[in-house]
Amino acid sequence: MVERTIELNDIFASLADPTRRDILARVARGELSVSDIANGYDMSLAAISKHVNVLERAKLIIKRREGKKQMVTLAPDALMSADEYLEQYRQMWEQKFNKLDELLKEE
Amino acid sequence: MVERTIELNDIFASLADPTRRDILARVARGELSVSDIANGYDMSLAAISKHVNVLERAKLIIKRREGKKQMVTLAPDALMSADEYLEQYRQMWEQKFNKLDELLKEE
DNA sequence: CTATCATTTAACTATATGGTTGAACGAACG
DNA sequence: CGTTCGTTCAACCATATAGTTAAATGATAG
Repeated sequence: MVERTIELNDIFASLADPTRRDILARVARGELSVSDIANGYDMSLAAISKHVNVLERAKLIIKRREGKKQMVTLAPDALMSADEYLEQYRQMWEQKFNKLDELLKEE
Repeated sequence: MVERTIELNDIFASLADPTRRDILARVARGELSVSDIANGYDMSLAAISKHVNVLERAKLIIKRREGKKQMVTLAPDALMSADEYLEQYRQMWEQKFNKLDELLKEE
């Protein structure tokens, strides 16, 4: 399994911030402009613009210009990379659950 | 779906560092002491100790004392939280794959 | 009870992050 | 072409992070 270090660094660093996770969740429901996103946070537009840039650098979103607006779309591939990273550990917690199951059956 | 903000912050922030991801991978193969871990990094023991503390705060590992040594074990539950977070997006990239599949079939 | 091994803490440095405000830029409208 | 709308950039501030070295602490072995 090849670890794509830089990508994972940026992806996980992006996800470590609750504002960015929230932006991601909102964008997942449908394309939004940067100011659409900024509505609903008690934070300057510039701050939101920065967050969006962080998400873009991590390739978690894509921006495209539509007239004056910058439209932001979810780009799920990067999340898939994060998921692939976790994949290698998945069996470990599943194993733990199986042990728990067996204990419960024994009662 | 309830987002456990603080936990995810700590978990993802932990995973954003390649040294910590590596420590996690090594610990996953079996319990190691802090100095066992430190062997193999060109970094002071104190630095490794800090990384281990970050992982501990995120509940990604558990430390227990065994004599002089602090033994470090993987605690998969926190990784499971990260996985649950990604769960909500999983269908999005699966959808994307399905579309790709259909395109390939058409040829 | 002191020497030694394993680890942590303290103090410090450098850089990164997350926020602010104000100015600048790019695109469209009249 | 000047104004306005949407966004970014620049400069700045406060705090956090990742590392260092040196000193302190914990736990065992003699």
